[in-house]
Parts: sequence; C-alpha cells; structure tokens
Amino acid sequence: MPASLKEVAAKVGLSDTTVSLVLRGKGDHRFPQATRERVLAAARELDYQPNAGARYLRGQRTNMIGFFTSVGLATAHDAFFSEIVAGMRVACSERSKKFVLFGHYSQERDDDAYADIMSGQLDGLVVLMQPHEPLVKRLAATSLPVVAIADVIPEFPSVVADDRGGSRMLAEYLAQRGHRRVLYRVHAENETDECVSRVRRHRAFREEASRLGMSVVESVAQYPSAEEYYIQLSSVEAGYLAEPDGQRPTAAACWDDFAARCLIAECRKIGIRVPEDLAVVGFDGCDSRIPDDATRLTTIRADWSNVVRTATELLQRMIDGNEVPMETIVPAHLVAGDTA
Amino acid sequence: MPASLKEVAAKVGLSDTTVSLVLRGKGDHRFPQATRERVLAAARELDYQPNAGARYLRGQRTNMIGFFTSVGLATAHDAFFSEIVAGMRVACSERSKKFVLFGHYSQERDDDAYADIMSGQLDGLVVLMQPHEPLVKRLAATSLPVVAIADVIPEFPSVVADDRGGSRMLAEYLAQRGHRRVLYRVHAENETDECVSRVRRHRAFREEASRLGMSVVESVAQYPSAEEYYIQLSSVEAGYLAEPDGQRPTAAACWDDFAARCLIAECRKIGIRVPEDLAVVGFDGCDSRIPDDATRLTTIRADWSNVVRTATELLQRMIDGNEVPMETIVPAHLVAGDTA
DNA sequence: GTGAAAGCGCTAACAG
DNA sequence: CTGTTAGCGCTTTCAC
Repeated sequence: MPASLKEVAAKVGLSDTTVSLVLRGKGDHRFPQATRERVLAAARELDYQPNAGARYLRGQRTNMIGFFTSVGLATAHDAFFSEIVAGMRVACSERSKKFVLFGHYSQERDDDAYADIMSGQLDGLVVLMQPHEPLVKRLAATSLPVVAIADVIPEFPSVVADDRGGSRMLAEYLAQRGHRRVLYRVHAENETDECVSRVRRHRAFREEASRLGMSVVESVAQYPSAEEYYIQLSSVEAGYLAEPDGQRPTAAACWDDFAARCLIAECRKIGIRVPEDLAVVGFDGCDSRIPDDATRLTTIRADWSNVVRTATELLQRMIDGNEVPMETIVPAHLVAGDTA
Repeated sequence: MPASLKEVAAKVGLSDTTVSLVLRGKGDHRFPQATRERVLAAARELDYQPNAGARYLRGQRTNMIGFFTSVGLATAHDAFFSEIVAGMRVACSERSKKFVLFGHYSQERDDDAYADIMSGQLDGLVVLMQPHEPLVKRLAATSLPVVAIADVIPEFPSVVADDRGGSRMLAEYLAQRGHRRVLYRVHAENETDECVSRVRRHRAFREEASRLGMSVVESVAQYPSAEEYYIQLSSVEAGYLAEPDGQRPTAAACWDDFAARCLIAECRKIGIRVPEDLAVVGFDGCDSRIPDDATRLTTIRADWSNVVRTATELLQRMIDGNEVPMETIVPAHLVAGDTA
C-alpha cells in the first residue's frame, strides 16, 4: 500500500490540507517556497501517489473512460478490433484518461456488463453495439455520457465512417471501369435498420449502382462458426459465377474487407481469376498493412483511429456538460488495389 | 449519479448496514425473507449499483487488473498485440475483473505511466516490457503484484512462450529437409540479455543448427520507421542471396512472422522463389488467420492467449498472497505451411 | 434481527 | 499562511 496524504503530512509536520493543496499546485501563491519544497521532498521520498478512488469519491471525476463492445471474440483477431482498441488507447492517453476495456460478456450476462460499467467509475463510455441490443436502453436511462461508434445508435451521439459515401465511390469506380452487372455480398445477419453501418453500405451501393446503370444481384456472406474464421462460397454465389458471359457478374462488392478476402480466395480455388474474370472490392481498409505477397485489395479506407479520436472528443464535451451533434460522419476514401 | 446505499436504505426504512449486508448476500440467515425481498426490490427499483471506488476505499480490493506495455504503437496493428489484448480481456472477464489498458506513453513520460499505474486502483498488473527499462525497477520497489509476459523480467514472475524449444523445432525441421546453409534474420535492436525472447530464439536456433551440422549466417531486420511498416532487404542479405549455388543459404529463419512475411515479399520482388530457391520460416503464429490467397507461413505457433491466461492466473495467486514460480514456459508448436 | 459509529484517503468550506 | 471540520459511499465491529 502506497503512502497516504496523511503520512506525508505527518512526515513534514503539516496538515493534510496544506499537503493536498501544495501537491496539486493549488496553493502556489499562498505558501512560501520553503514549505512547498519540504512537502514535495517528503512526497517524493515516500513515493506518494494520490489514491484515485478516494479522490473520485470526493470530486466526482474518475478520469476513466470505458470502451464496451458486444461483438464476439472471433473477430477479436482482426485488424478492425485492433485499430479501434489501439485508437482508444491513444485517444485516452492524449487526454490523460485511463482506459477501461469491457466486453466479452455472453448475451445472457447483460447484467454483469451493466453492473461493471455502472459501478460508478467511469466518466464516460464509448460503445460499439447494435442499436437494438437491450443494454442500449439501460445505458440510455442512465446519466452516464455515452458515444457510439461505427454503427449509429439513436439514443447516443454517434460517430461513424462515411458508409454511404464510400459505397457510392465504389459503385462509381466499378461503373467507370465498364462493369454492368455486379454481385453484392451482404452480411449474414439480416438487418433493415438504417442505423447499421452495413445496411447503409448495402443500400447506398445498390442505389448508386442503379443510378449508374449497373444491375445488382445479392448474396449472403455466411460465417460458418466462431472457430472456422472463414466464409465459404454460397451455392447462390456459385450459381451466379457459373452463368455465361453477358449474364455473369463481372464485379463483386463485399460489405467488408474480410468477406472480400474470402471471396477472392474462393474464386482462385475454382479457377476464377481476380480481377480478370471478376473484379472484387471490399470496405474497411483495415488490413492494408498486411506485409506480404497478398493481393492489395481495392477498398474503402475508413479511418477508424480518427473515428475513435472524434468519439473521445465528443465524450469529453458531454462530460463537461456541453451539447454535441447526434451524428458525426468521418470521411473515408477509396484505395485502389489489385483486385478491381 | 446512481443511487447510493443510503438512498436504498431510506426507501425501505432500514439502515445502510442491513441493506449492505442483504445486497451482498451476507445476512442470508440473519434477516427474514420479507426484509430481504423488500431490500432487493428497492435496490432494483432505484437501479442501485455499488460504487466501486468507495468499496475499494474500505476493502482494499478494486477487482481491476491492468496491462501495461511500452512497445510503440506502430505494432499496434499487428496480430500479436491484438491477441494479447483480446486474451487479457477474456482472462479478466473470466475472473470478473475489470481490465485497464495502459501504454503509449513516450519514453520521457515514465512518470505519467507510473503515476497512472500506481494511483491505487489496481489489484495487479501484467506487463510486456524489456527487462532493462527504468520503469521496471520502480514497479519492483512497490508492493503491487506484477507478472511479465513474452520477455522474462527477473524482478517479476514471468510467463513466456517456449522460444528455445520453438527455435530448436525450426532448426530440426530445416535440417531434416536437407538444408545446410541458413540465414537468420535477427531483430534490429541489438540485445544480449537472455531474458529477451528474441535473444532466446536466436541463440537456440544457432546452437541447434550447429549441432545439426548447418552453418548459420546472420542479418539484421531493420524497421525503417514507425510509418513505413515494412522491412526492406538489407544489402547484407542481398549479398548472401546473390552468392552462387553451394554457398548461398537455402533457408532463412526470421525472429518473427512479420520479418518473415516481409522477407518473402522482398524475395518475390527480385525473382527469388519461396520455397524453391529459399525456404522461409517465421516465429509467432499470430497471423495464421489471414483469410486470403496469401502464402501460409511455416512458423512456430506461440499460444499467446494461453500465455496471458496463465499470467492472469499467477497474478491472482500473488494477489491472494501465494507464492508463484518465477518463470513459466508455455508450449509452442510448429505449423508447417507453404514457405519451407 | 437491526442499527450506530468509525474510518478508508481525499478535498472543500471556513476559520483563524 | 495554515489547520479544523465535514463528508463522498461503503464495510465492519460492536452494541442493542
């Protein structure tokens, strides 16, 4: 157990008040140089570190920011998760906040998650959740400042990547390169909520593609299990790709990079050349740093570290009692690779 | 601000003591069913959540575990970091601990890191650091339970992957496949401390290779900058690879997977086929899940999630005041891929 | 069966 | 310039 304020005070023969004031630089003008130095010296000698718990009890600020996500751990390996967490860490560090990482509670244990989050230790929370999760309502009923990222949650100010703009860029890119029939690979979970990032990507792509005179067929990217971290080719997709020239899609857009990567691998297996036979584009840009002979994916780079930095900034403003916009869209840009 | 114990007590017209006892299930035999139910109901209604700070102040347990690493953020993208963090998260969750993620302090700001860590909130800390960093001594002078991972730190109980065993397996694997001359790609930072994982890998490989009659030449994998996340071919390496058959190394072992991936990419660029002209092996196994047409690297899979789980377990034992072994080695195994 | 009182380490209001 | 007092929310000892 580290030294307490009282011990430091005892050592220099002053009261806790004085020591507290001096140590926080609050009494810089009230106390003589000599006193301040004695206090500082004693604190250093005893390796005094203020007890954050006690300080909070008094002051109502913990300087802790939390991040909660309900997404499973299967995806914890991927670059997206890594970018988000690393970004949060940096953003917190820049603001001298401690960073508490929540998550990995099974669905039934919403209570545990809620209890952990609410046990009075956080100044604010950044969440990555689906808008319909029950926990959302519970958190919203609270006075805890919360900011959502990646998917919009109507209850909270949300910071998202430019999903619609990105999709439009992709559609335009493909149209410009002469594609007329394109396959769109959607996420396995059906979802119709415009809040959700993948829905925005999907709809915006479909609309822009139509506008540009491309026809769009759709398929579902089915994640088989948490262990087998890979998406097979569906029979629907196999069907489309087996159609004769003139009917076969010449391009495929995928809701995220991972689905795109898997599609490319599956194509190669069955002798479909990418991009010659099928152009493939993704969405994310997270894995652009994979350092090897892998094909460079044509994709939208969403700047996740910027998303979390912005989210943290908004959170701070909320903590300070200020108004913030309910939806903030962080620009994304197209990265032309080898696959389309 | 959530409801306090006192408010719950006021609501049911009982004392805080009673409420506290009931809510923690401590008075299950002393209080009648009716009382307990009234308390529970009131707590639920007010959405009472115990204040962890206050509880700690009294009880000296925060149920928070920290993770600190001093490694830069350039590598934050990589699978290693991601596995460690996700593993810590799961391990903490399993033990109902909160997980605080430290790191990203510039070297000069050791004080900030130390202050953050020591502000009296952690039950224990897992660190990923180099043994000679100044912060090590400061933490060691403390009564805070600390466990090191990946690299051994003599001051703390350490949990590491089987670096030596892994390297021996790789040497044996290459020898069995007929290689006689092999290049070992070491990490840029020179280091001689046997505590350090990459030193163990290097030495064990060199020794086992010699024992098996292979000759070993060495080169340095120079990371050019934090931004350019890639390792070029050095002139030394280019020289080795340009030597005539019979002198040229036929295999390259790299201190980690990343260095191996980059080497492979560089080889392809200059027309050296992998594995035909040069067999390449790595060490880590973190990126085995990259889902695309990328070459599957032959490497040692170090089970990092197991490492962190073990570390967390030891930490708990230390927190509970028990003795723990100073060095724990978690088994690793060879994964045969396409590159050797 | 239940409650009063003390104290964890800190800060803020108010005296001197 | 410095100290006293009170209290943040909780648990624990002891008394009723």
